[in-house]
Amino acid sequence: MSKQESGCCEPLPEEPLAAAQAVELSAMFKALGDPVRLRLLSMIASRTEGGVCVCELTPAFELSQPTISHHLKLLRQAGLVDCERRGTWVYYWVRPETTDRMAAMLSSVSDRRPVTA
Amino acid sequence: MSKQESGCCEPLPEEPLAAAQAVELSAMFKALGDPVRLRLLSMIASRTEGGVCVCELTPAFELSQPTISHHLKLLRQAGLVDCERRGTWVYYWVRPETTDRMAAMLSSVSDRRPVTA
DNA sequence: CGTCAATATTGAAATATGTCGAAGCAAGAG
DNA sequence: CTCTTGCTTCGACATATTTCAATATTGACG
Repeated sequence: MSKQESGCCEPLPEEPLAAAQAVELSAMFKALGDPVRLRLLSMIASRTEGGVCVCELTPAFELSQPTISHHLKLLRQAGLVDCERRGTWVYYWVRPETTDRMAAMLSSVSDRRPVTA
Repeated sequence: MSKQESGCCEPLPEEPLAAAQAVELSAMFKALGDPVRLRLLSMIASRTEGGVCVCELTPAFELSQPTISHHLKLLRQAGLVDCERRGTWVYYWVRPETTDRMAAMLSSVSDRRPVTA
């Protein structure tokens, strides 16, 4: 009958994630919340130099080309990729700062395992 | 003018992420694609033992109780948390297997290495 | 049993998302 | 300048998501 038996509603040990930060971070997670975009990111990440051309990405899906373009735009708006035009083609590459930030958030959740502190 | 200058549409170095895996993983990312759910996960993760009571989570938001309950259900369906009833209250805790898997996927993108998740 | 307190589920409304076809734009070739 | 090619933007539509009020469920306590 020490501290915890009185019931619930004790204060949480630390302030976890500010609302403003949650909005920012959740936008990144939302961008990967679609199988097409997750595969696009993976494909873009698989080339280490020079970026990946849109014309390599589109035929991997049974979707119209405007749809792929739309998904690429969402990935770009979320800060996950960037792109550049080279002649006729447009090349995309990953921005690791963003994926790193997401991974850091997930690690901070995973690290608090039971009976570890 | 060596190998890469000929244009685009060369095959990607390796098959990055299978479509079926992308569906599975993207469901987890989608679950965190909402600021309320991201904060819920963070709050649940902040207690290392015994889980966090719903009655501690609900008043942190300016949302109705059914809405919080709905978000918790989505987190559970995505495999990110699990819960248990203890008397009148329901306690939630994080399932690190899931967050670990998401972090692994992100690391493979940051590192620009093949995906093994 | 009946009542109360804590969560969950249901049903409905407003809004957001995924998708396509059509049209627009930029750059290279004729 | 005109035509073609690669990609993006626009407009529209079907579906999914977020949210709440109302209702149901579960367990504790007389």
